[in-house]
Amino acid sequence: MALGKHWEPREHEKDIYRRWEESSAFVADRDSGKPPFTIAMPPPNATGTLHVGHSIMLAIEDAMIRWRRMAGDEALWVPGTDHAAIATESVVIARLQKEGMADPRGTLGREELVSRIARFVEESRATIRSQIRAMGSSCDWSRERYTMDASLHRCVNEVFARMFRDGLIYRGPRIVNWDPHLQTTVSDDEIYHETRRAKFYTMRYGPFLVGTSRPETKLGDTAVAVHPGDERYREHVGKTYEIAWPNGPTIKVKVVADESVDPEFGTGCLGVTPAHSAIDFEIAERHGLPLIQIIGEDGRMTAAAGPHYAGMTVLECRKAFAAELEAAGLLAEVKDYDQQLSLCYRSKKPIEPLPKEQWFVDVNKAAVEWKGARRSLREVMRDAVESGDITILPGHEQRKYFHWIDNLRDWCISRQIWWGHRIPVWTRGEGELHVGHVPPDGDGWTQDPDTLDTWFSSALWTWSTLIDPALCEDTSLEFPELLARSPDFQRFHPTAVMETGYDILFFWVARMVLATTYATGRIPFETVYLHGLVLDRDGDKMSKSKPETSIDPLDTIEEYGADVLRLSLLLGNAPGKDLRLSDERLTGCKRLINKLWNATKLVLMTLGEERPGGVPQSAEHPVNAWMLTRLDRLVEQMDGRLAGWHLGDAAEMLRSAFWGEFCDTYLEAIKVPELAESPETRQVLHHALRTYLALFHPFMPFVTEHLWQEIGGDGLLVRAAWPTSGGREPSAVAGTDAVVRLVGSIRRVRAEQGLDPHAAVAVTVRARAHANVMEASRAVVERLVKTESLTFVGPDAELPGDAAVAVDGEFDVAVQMGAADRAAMRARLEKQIEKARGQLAGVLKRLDNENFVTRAKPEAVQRARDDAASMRTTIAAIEERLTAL
RNA sequence: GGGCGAUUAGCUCAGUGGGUCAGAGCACGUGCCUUACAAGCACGGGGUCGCAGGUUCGAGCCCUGCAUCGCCCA
Repeated sequence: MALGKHWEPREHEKDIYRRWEESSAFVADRDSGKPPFTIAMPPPNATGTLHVGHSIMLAIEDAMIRWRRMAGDEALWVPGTDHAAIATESVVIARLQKEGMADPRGTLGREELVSRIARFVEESRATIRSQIRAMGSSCDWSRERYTMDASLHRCVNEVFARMFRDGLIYRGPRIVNWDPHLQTTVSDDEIYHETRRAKFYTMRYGPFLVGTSRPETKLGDTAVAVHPGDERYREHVGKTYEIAWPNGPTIKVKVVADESVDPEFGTGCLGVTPAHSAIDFEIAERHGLPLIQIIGEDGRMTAAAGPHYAGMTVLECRKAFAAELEAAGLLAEVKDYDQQLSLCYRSKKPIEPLPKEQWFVDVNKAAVEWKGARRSLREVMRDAVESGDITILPGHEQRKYFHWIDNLRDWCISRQIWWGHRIPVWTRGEGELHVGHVPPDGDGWTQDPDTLDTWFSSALWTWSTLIDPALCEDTSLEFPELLARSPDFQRFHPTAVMETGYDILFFWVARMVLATTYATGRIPFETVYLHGLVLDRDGDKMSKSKPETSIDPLDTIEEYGADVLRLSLLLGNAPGKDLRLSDERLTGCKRLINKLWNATKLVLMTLGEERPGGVPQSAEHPVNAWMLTRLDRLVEQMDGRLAGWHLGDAAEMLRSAFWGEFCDTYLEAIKVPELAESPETRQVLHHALRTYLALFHPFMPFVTEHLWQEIGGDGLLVRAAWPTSGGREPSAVAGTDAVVRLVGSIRRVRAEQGLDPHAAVAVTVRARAHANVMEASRAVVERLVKTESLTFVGPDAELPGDAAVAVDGEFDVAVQMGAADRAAMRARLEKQIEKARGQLAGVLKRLDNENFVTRAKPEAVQRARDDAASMRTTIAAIEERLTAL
């Protein structure tokens, strides 16, 4: 079957993927003796479709998995999807509202809404599956999981119950980030800040002047705080004042001294509103102050704000109250300032801090057995990385991780939404409480209405996916037995690499460390590989508001094929590096695939029907020996780069070697008929191409698999063995390196002399080394450079007089022509000698330095001496030429 | 305010343990439709490595300060 003009991804990708799946190429064998290599795929949110951020994740992980699979590991890549509680629920609610249902929660009720969301999720999951396939991802579909699967639900409940038993989960009032719009709490990580122009009010407040941007909250103040060292207010500390707000309640405020107050800010006194500010809540806790809730969950003022204000929205109340203050002469000053407003990530609406009963994970209680001691979750999280059990790439993310841990607070895990794992706590009457993975026996129990933070279930992902679902159905089994008796968990956990974006290091990666060390006593993964953001060509985040620079992976696959998309995300990329993706970049990758395609075409034309196969152990012809040696070196270098997860470097190295060494040099050289026809060449050629296809496979699986079939590879490339180096010494082919340089020298002279490109020239080579190899490669040189004659002369021979000459450390070459352009030649030689002299001077300066010779490493000194010697040779040769001119 | 980065060719970026480290791709210039590929080939121009000090025999590389830009957290 002849290859067409171009690679047509659309015609082949789906078929190839089907063949892989049908051959079970991605299914990990639990019973093989191979070392395990596991990646838990970060589960995409079941909210719709994949974006380019998922593509980079899939491209990197698939490259890792394919490499390790070929290299002989039992590679397991577990795919799945996340129920993404808040994200999914808000998407579905927004859809329903768009269809005209004003209040979906109220209209449908919990059960119906949840079932509608579940249906939506099923559709999303189907879409996502097909998109993951379209990327060529070699994940094990037989082990696909979903964060709401029964077995994963069991794990969630087990971990909750065990943490509760260990006193690591508690319930308590806290100021939570309440989103009145979504009617739920959101975590600290799910809010962002925006600077907005707002008013800053300074009001008369008993004997004080107090500044605030939210005067309405002063209706619920219970204290005034000042800095302990602030002389101005010393006499007031400890006293209690009654303040009657115009048209509002009379509040009692105690004056407290607290270190957290900045005496320089405003008037130095802070009105403390414990119910509506996290900072004030902490002050109140320290001083035992009461708490008055004046803002409700609906974002309106409560009865506690007094009948005049009750029912107003916060903003209405602010306006009304400010007006009352002004009228009463209590408003001292109003000025503009930049307010830091907290907004919800999802709804983009302002957050209202409110006090609520919430479930928390205590990160400071020493209740975890870890390395023979009782530690807190925080300490274990720190140790897992500090001890080197887990490595985070890039390294600087590790420092961010420690900093985050140092500032870690208890983790609020309850959410007031319906979609998600419901909190496994049941109550009955007064004081009866049941916490467990199954509901309690008997009637009259009520389950906690809240659901768990999505990250709580995601935190278990590396192992909850490996727990045997059948075992989980047996509710009598204890949790440790589930772990001990789940074969996949025993075989494939801890996972090798957690590959995800650096933007979720804290949200997710850190919480996996927390939950997994607690639940299994083991780390979840050995290496964390954090990729960067995919940006548009201008270096901005891709967004729907900039469609002209945004890249949709599905469109890209349609237009260029999955291999091009993958390459563009991998080539030259490194952990933590943001990557600019553009059409230019995609085009560059397309060219590489085209090059591979055409090189294969040429190999097939050369081989005809023949498929020599086998791995050549040695080669007689210098060019073939050179090719084999270059392949060895490439494989060694790539293995080194891949071992450190420098995928981008490895791909770059491969591209450069394939294009430069194989295509531009070897394939051109063996166009010499006697070489092309030799059995040795044909075997080396076939072997080399198969090696490149195998090396390229993890980065561009589709086209390589297709070509592998065309050139008679054994079986499917996806399951082929990773190439190994024959360990040939580079020095053995130094002669061929000189031949390659000889070709370059002649070409440079031709270009510089402005010779007719079609003219054949007479070339004389005076070799100082490798004369035999050069002569043996005569036909190759003649093929690569149009020559009329090619003459080799001894090292002491004279070069023809009227010729343009180029000088190399190991040879001189004279290109004869009618009338040489001596000026051009002199210019080139002078430039060359100037550079060589400069370098020699540098080396000599070092060698003349007593300190260098005595203190530097002996290898460095020896290398400098060798360099000096070879530079001298070159310089002498150039000088000779310049004199002859 | 705290933390983490970045600054190398016109652009996007590599530069591993200080000693041929000043590189690649794209772009640019010149010349080639050489029977795999013009989505190509050959050759070439181009950088005081942000600034200032310091350590060292020797510094894009290590240290300090400064400048500019970015991200995260409060």
